[in-house]
Amino acid sequence: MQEQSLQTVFALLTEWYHVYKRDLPWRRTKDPYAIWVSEIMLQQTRVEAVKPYYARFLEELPTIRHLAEADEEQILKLWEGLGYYSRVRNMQAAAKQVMAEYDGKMPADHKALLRLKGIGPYTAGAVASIAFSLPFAAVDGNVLRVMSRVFADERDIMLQQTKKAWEEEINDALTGEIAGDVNQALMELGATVCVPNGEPKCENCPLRTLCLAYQKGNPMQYPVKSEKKPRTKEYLSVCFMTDGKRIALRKRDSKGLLANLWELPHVPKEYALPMAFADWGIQQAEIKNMRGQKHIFTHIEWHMDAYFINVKAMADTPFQWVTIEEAKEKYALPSAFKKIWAEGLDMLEDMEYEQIHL
DNA sequence: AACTCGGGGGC
DNA sequence: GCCCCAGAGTT
Repeated sequence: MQEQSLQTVFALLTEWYHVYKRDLPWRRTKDPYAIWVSEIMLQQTRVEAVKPYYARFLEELPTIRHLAEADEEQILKLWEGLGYYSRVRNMQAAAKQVMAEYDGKMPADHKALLRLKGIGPYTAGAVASIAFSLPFAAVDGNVLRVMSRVFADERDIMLQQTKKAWEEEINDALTGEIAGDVNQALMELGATVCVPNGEPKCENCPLRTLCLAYQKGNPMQYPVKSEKKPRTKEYLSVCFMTDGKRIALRKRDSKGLLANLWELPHVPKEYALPMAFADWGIQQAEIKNMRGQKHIFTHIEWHMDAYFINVKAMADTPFQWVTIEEAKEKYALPSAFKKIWAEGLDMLEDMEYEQIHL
């Protein structure tokens, strides 16, 4: 791409952006911390999903110091349901870094930002350009899609060399003051006009006249992406286990999927339930069937059988027995278990009702 | 370079 | 179903 045409793209884009940009919460602040929080939340996550989390998070942890000093249980609870939980654990690690190395203030320095946990090329560019008006690219999926279409570029955007090439290209063309708006304009266009699924709205696009994919009449052919591998299936027997008042939760391992979150006890489906009970110290229990559930992760599918377990007698168990109120306040439960959780609460309520009217 | 790591909305 | 989303860390 010639330098010249990229400058033209930026000019058309920022002009359009000033008129059509959405009023988003994180566009109302200049606080680098708030902008940082928004960028972490927005990684691989849609704007509408982020909004309620963003407001609640900043309300409870309004400064970098609050984040650095918070309990991990609290930050995971604030992230509950948003996914990619290592984002918030890395952000807290970075907040501690900022407290120790930068006196609690986000460094206005691209290289320093890149050294913080959880801040990669995209987020470093976004914070540097939006919060500090520094001339750095912020290349995300939107930018890659827009660029691929405008220049009818056939390179596979799944390859990191393609992303890196665009970063360098855009970096070279950016100047200080406008970088934040250019980056946001590229993303805004990608999110609202040059959309990822379905027909792009080329009739509303400020780049229509110079877009090569539009000229060729095949914008949907871009960007070129290599295929991803299929998901593996896992089959589980999940237990909503109660003693009548409290419910058994189990803390997940500190590494891997859903690290450090809480879960309903479960075993692989081929593992017999009485065997699991023996392992767990459950000596006497009443078992009712619940609805099975399926949950899809990026690379795994969980096919879950579910059981309501009314425990009558038990020894020591490896579980945390919590009340419903405690669970709601303090324990981050992944979305994978939410339907079984809700049905379990209903059955628990019915059970209490029957006891009273016996 | 390939894998891992969530969840949900749109079609 | 399948797409992919304001990506980063690990191997």
